[in-house]
Amino acid sequence: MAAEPPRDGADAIQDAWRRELPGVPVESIGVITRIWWAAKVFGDERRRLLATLGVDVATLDLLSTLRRSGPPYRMSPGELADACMVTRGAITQRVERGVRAGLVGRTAAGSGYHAREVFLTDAGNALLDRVVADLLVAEDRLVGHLTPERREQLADLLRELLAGLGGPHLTGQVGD
Amino acid sequence: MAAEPPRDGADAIQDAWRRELPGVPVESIGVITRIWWAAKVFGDERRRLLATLGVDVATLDLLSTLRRSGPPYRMSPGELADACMVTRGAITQRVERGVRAGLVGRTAAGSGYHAREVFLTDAGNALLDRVVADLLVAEDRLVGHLTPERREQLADLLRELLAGLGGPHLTGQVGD
DNA sequence: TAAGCTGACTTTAGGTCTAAACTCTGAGGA
DNA sequence: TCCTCAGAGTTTAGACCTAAAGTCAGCTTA
Repeated sequence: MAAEPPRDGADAIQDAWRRELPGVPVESIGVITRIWWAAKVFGDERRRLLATLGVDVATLDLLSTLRRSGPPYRMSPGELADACMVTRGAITQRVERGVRAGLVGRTAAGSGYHAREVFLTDAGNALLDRVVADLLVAEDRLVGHLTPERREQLADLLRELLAGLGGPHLTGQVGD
Repeated sequence: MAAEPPRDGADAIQDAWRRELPGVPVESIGVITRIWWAAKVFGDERRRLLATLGVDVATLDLLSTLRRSGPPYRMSPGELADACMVTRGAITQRVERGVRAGLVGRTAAGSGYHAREVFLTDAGNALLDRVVADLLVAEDRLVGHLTPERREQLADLLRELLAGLGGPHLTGQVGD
């Protein structure tokens, strides 16, 4: 048997709740708290990097989703809300900011709220070309300390976890 | 060899970027995007459950951190910021909300900004006793579809990931 | 012993999100 | 034809955060 891995903050939190509230099941902390922390680290890093490149995370998510959707690179607000996993109201606000920044356009087609579509402008596409490669390279470095086997094990376990959690990830069609 | 796991949304995103930006390294998506999504699902669930119990996530994080710290159950704003991994400004606001709700108190000791301490009131402790057990039971169910072995594998890989990312998790002393 | 630095905390401005209320169009029934 | 409703999008109120600027007491140093 290999040596036990060194204890970390999540182990300490488990112990603390065992002490303060004996009898409650604390095992989920080992997974959920660590996922929470990892997401925070990745999110903070991404926010900092993007700030130096002049974009914010929410806007890049919007532009990326449009770009990943492939031709004709147009989506309705509702489709965007599903793909980005935020509320429609959040999409309205993201699009509004994107329009102000000249990164996306909005067809006011159909005299109402129906059949509206959002699309990338040339500036939006240029920003993606400029930023996404840098971002993916930086994030590749962030997980670079894991061996490829470990990374794949982790990815597989996370896929299994998400499959069991339900939600839009199941479709295999997010952003597509 | 076992069959390949069914493809999910993260696989689709990898494919899409391979198509749109050939040559960029997309492997990190398999880990980072899935962690991001899992954190969002856990966070949304927690927010919904806590809303039905009359608390918000940030306030519960504050109270929990104080409770987990053990006797004498008092921490300075700076210690809270480190343990909760948010800025000091955020702690000021959390404590202010907590004081308004009667859940924590603040010693104005030392005529200045120094040597201030935050502590749980009886109402704060009662709220923790009422809420935390329910929350942990619910989150235990959320990850219940993974076998105990899978959960442990996942927890170990996440601990390794976090250890390599650096940050406060390394100390093993978060909230303690 | 008084000026100035330092570290800790608070305040403020701005950005982002959710949930719920609101607006608007088109379709279907009477 | 008119009413009503369902669906899609927008608006608004409120929560929460960060980053940067502001405040304050105690130490340092001459």
